[in-house]
Amino acid sequence: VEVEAYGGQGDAASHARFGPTDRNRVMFGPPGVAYVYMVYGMYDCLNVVTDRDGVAGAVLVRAATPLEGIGAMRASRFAQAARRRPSVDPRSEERRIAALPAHRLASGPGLLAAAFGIERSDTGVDLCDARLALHLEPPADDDPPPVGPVRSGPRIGIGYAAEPWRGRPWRFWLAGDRSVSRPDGLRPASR
DNA sequence: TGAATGATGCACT
DNA sequence: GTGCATCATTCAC
Repeated sequence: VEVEAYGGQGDAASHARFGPTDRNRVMFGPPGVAYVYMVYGMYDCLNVVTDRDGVAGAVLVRAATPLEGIGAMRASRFAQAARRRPSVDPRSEERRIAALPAHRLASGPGLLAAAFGIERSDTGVDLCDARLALHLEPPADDDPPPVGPVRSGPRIGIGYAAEPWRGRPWRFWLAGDRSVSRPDGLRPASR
């Protein structure tokens, strides 16, 4: 329900801006492949490589609305929290995650990766191969329809990039969906 | 309700 | 050594 587009060497906000490196190499490969990176030392973020082979480009998947597997998402969120925050009492973490409403389980890029159990080792996975555990699917017939129109605005957390890249409206979200990380486009969601 | 801050690993210069 | 495509907690009001 929320994504951001990142370009190649010309996009001053993109990991590909310095050219191919060990970290971003798959961004320059064929489309339909996962690119997962660690941000701020704590969270993994899922991207889908989108441009043709040889041209860097990817879409950051920032948020999702859980429709099924909600219990598995809570378990995965807890496992990730216990692993990454060993100083916090696991029992209190378990209570905190159990109390979260379903629409907050994947309401941000780090949270989404945690809810789906996605890690950096998933980089390079072919997301179009339905035989693999991690893959993309078309909507199911009984999925609820989108709740509102798609809106767009500047990408989040890229203040280091110069204009025009900083202000380019390459963030897209589903208006009215409660899982969007920043419904107003600026401040984090409060519910 | 909102601003400030700490946690934390690693890519990059 | 610097700074991050984040999140949860703390503190002020």
